[in-house]
Amino acid sequence: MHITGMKLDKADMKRKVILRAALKIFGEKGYHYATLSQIAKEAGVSRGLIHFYFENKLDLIISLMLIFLEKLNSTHQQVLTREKDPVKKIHLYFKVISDIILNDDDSLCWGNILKEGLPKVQMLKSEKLREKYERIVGENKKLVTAITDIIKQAQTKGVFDNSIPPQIISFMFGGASQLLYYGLFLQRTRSNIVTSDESINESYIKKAMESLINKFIVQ
Amino acid sequence: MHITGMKLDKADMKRKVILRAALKIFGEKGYHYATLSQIAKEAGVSRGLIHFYFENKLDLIISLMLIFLEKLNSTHQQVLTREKDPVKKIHLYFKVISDIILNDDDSLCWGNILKEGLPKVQMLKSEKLREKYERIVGENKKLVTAITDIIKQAQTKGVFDNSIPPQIISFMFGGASQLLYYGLFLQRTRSNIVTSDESINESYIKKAMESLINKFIVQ
Amino acid sequence: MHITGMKLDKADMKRKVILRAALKIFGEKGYHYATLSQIAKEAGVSRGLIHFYFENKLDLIISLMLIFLEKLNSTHQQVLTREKDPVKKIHLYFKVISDIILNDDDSLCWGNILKEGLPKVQMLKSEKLREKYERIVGENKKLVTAITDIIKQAQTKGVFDNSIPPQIISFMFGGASQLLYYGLFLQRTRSNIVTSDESINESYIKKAMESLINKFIVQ
Amino acid sequence: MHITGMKLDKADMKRKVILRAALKIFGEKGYHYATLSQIAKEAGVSRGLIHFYFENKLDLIISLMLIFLEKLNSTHQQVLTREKDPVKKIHLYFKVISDIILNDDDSLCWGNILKEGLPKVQMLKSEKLREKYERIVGENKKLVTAITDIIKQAQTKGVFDNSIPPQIISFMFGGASQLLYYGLFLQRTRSNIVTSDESINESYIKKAMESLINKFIVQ
DNA sequence: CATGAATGAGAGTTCATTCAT
DNA sequence: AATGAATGAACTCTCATTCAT
Repeated sequence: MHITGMKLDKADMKRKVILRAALKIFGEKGYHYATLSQIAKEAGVSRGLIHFYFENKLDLIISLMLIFLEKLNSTHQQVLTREKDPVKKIHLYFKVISDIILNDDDSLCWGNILKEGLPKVQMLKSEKLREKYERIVGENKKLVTAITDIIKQAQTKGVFDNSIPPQIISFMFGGASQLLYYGLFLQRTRSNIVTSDESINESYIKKAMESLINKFIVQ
Repeated sequence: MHITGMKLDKADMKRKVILRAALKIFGEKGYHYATLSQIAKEAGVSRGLIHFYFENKLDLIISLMLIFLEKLNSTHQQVLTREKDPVKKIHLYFKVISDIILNDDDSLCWGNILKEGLPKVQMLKSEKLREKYERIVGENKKLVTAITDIIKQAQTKGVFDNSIPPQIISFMFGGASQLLYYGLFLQRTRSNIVTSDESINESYIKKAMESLINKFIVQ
Repeated sequence: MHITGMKLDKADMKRKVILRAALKIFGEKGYHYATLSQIAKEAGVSRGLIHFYFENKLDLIISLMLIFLEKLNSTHQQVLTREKDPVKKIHLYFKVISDIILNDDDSLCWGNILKEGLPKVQMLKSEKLREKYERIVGENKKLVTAITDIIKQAQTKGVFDNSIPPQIISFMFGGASQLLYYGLFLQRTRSNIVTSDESINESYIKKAMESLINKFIVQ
Repeated sequence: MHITGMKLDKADMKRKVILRAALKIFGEKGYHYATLSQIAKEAGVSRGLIHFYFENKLDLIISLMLIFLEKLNSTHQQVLTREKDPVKKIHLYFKVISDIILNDDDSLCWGNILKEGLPKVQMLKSEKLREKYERIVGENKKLVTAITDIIKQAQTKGVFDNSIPPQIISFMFGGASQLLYYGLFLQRTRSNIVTSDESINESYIKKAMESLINKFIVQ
């Protein structure tokens, strides 16, 4: 996934370079162990320039989250409107996420960005970042609502287990996929304490998520 | 869950007081935003005393993890050996976790401790913390292996879906429960961006996990 | 002696200002009683800037030592190659040291820097300071070897007492001059316990060192 | 040299044990890098007990200095009064020092104690240590005066070089012996940057000091 | 646009010292 | 006489952030 797919003037290019560097460093070291110096070095720019394009360190991860969430939601919107069957929609919803997250190695970082970034959203005090805050909250709500609504539809149609509230189901699906991607990330990046004999891999994850969803289908 | 259930002399009491304060502050603010000053204040002791009982800040979260993991594994061992049916064992495994995590309000912090602490385990360099490192890795492996093995048993017996590798299933179950508890935690502590109309609650979570597991049963 | 006699751009100027402040504070209070705050205040800069130019506190005294030793050795090299008579060389060797140490009031601090700094050299662990470590060891060896070699020459030529190993002689000469300069330093800076009626002064010191050396001449 | 040769009750024994531990640790690590914990451990007592017998950390090194200086002066007094020839007296003066300092391995630490301790004497503020302060200053003055006076005598008698003030000569002799003992200390304790091919040893040092003194004799 | 020197608040940590037992 | 838990002042060092150039 590209950080931006829009037309880029030179300034936007620099912004993009910094964001990609931030994605990598945040992903590798985690938000707090990542320093702006490292990001600047990775991006090949000076520390000062980061603050020209971004309010502060928080703004960097917030901006990354926003890019990811907007990309996700817009893709969802495009894809999901073309499909009418609610169960197929559920499959599509997670397939879109898979496709984006498993795209390339760096992309696995996106999961971490979200995991680390979300709890930080409420720290946004600066007036200037208020707008981004609103957008993130909105996008996140959109993402959660989307899947919850589809599940609700499927339940209403009688084709999906309706003994569990749709939001709970969406949390289960979300949690399952999150940990699978995180396991894959750890396996790829760090010699890890979670390792095991049978390693997790992409095709297993996709297949597993499909199986999981299918189990909620009611014949 | 109590931080220690052993007989306590006065020195152990203070250790416990500090650990409980650390659990709360780490849980509320996250490891990096928590300061030793805050923990000392919460515990009602001086900053220096923390370093009398603990090597450093990392030692605090590491010690908390160890307590949690050891409690979890020892309870699992007690409970699981009494049950022979593998499917019931799987249910028991997650019930034990539920019971411990949902015990009291502070207990919800445990999930966060683990989430934040595990990636830090590999940072342990100090010779003095090496031993704790080994124990954590061991306990974690034990925890993961336990559920994976039970699932494998159930699959071998032909009573559990064997189209998915047992480790992948354990990751799905683990991820699902993790996110549910985290959602509950956020709901209780912070005015949150993940909130929604239908709130998550304890009984829903337990019921949901049971349903989830049952869906993998093969008749 | 100036801390650097090279052409200075603005950045080097600040480095020099900090080093001069460090020289003064270290000299006055000793390494351990000197704080970075005091040095920063003396230099008129912030505490942080010291760490911009120097790795850490140790790097400050190490850098000072290096400047002093390099200055000493380079001056020795210039001066000593022009003189062929070994006895005159010995005189010159100590005259160079005198000239540098007695140059101005602050210069007396150099003796202290060396006295305190040398035992700290072996503490250098940081990879970044490794290079400085090598250079210091090299310069120090050069300094000691230089005088030992000249004495050896003089002994071989039969003009200098050869009943004592050259290194022992160089230690005696070195020790004698060290204590004389240290006495002068104490006299000038601190109300002292070593003071006496007859005070030490510069001309006495130079004359004394010359006499001392001459006593080892064999006619 | 024993820290005290007096009759010892049990309390004095503990004091002695602590002082000997302090001597070793101060000698090995230097005053600032030595911690009271290490000294307590070496002495086999608790940290608290050190403060029962000694005012504070400074008191420890001060007490060691006092023991050393008193021992030195009393031995000097005994030995020097028996000798009438001033030149022989000068030899005796340094022989006494040699005998005490080279006595055993730990004894080499005494030199360091003095080197580190003397600049600290003037820090003595506490009323309780005032008396020790006066005694140290007195003993130190006695030590310096003793040799200066003997040299003066020798000069007056016309048997010793009188072109240099006696105090300067005493500084030269003192400095020379100090550096020789320090070189020996470094050689024995630390892998050092001052090392050289020909190692310093005790008999060389004694012989060298004798030669040095003899060179000032006027026939 | 871009730099990097400069700032300073705040963190973790050490350790001499005190004091109840 | 002896302990060691408890304190807190003071230190070094990090690093996001600012700003003159």
